[in-house]
Amino acid sequence: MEGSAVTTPTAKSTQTRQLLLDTALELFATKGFSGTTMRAIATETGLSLGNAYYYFESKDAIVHELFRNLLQRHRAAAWPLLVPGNNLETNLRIALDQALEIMAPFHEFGPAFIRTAFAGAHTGPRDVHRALEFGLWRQVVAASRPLPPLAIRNDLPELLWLIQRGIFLFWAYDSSPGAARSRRLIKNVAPVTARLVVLSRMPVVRSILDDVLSLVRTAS
Amino acid sequence: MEGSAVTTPTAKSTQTRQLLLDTALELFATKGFSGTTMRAIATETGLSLGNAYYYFESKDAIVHELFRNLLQRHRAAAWPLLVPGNNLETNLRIALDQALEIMAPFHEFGPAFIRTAFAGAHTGPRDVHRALEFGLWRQVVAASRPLPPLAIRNDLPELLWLIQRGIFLFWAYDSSPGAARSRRLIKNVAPVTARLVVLSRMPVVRSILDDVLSLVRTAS
DNA sequence: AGACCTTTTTGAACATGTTCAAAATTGAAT
DNA sequence: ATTCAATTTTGAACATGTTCAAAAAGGTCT
Repeated sequence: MEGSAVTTPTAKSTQTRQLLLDTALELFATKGFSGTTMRAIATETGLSLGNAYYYFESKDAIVHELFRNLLQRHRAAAWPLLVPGNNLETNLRIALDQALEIMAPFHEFGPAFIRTAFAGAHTGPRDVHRALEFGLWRQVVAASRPLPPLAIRNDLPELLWLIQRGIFLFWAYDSSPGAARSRRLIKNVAPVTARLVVLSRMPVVRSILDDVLSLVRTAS
Repeated sequence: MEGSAVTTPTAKSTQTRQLLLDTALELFATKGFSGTTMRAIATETGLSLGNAYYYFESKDAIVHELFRNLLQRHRAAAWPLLVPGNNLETNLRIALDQALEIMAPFHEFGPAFIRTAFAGAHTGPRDVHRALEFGLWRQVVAASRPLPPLAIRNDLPELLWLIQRGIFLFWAYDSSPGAARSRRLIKNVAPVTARLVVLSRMPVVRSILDDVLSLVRTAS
């Protein structure tokens, strides 16, 4: 078994798995989610249907990989655009817009992504996953001038991550043409967030943010 | 056609539809989501499979009805418990706890509920749907003493509704035994929210809440 | 009653995700 | 080289959501 943790670490079947994955992502990109059948993936790779299931326990599992792939692409696309000197609003806007840009061709996958992103069962070391998701938001903060108030600087990435989750959820079920509503939401979220960050210098606001963050951590 | 708006309003097929729905909900409650097959629903009702599809365009459509049913049950269960004189925290806690109580047997439906609750395509008049979802939260506010600050009294129901959506989403993907994590979250959310409401008297806090609310309305 | 249209019902098919026992292959140990 | 166990691959089946053309039932008008 491939998925089990105790059997074999890996053989040269890693290649087969990768091949399968590549054609799957290719098909997903060209034919969409429902347009891509497990049979098509297997056939296109030159394998039998059952064999595909030897490497991936379900179609959703492949979608999960696509999702992780997109997360990485998002990170790679947004990072270089976060030039230091931008204010937080600008950088936040850039990061969020890039997410939409990367995800756009896969809007049909929205609900499946939600399933895969929200369902527990984190594969692999939790820290790696965390770092992959948080890193970009840390960079958004770090590249912004003026730097956010000390009071919130450390927690801000987590807050931004939370905000982007909300937007992502909204996008996933946004049926407006071209995800126009999601784009509008982002346009409004960025300045509001920036303002909130400024206000975080005030003890009341800071205490509220503390409450919210500890709630989020309850749910981590 | 039944679903189309222009053909016939209704015939005495309403009865068949209701019969179908009743056995469906019954089966859902006893056999769960994946354990209930469209064939079973049809057979149990004494109809053919194809006929079930004459009345419901998909299995999800039936789940949608179950969801609306549960919303009503929640409302009916929570409303009488909201005795005036409770403070907001208590009433909020009651309403949220009841939601979990009602939904608990259908935890397996979580993702399907999300699909149905978040996907657009609101059937029927939008206001009715709105009222059904907002009413309870209006009552939570109205039954609480002291009454929340005027500054927020009108908007609070919408805020509470938003909070419960968040919790609901969390619950839907909460795989902890007995949804313990969701319960803990609720236990913490109630006091935090109450505190936030008190603080809403301060202009800074109020302005932040305004921002958040207008964001939500962007996304309505 | 007969003709005609609409609504309802059926039965059979289809598509696709998923499972599984058995065959083929591989790789090491003797 | 032979044997043996683990890994990989196959092919065929299954389950279930969904579709659809055609039959049956109802209702209305003449």
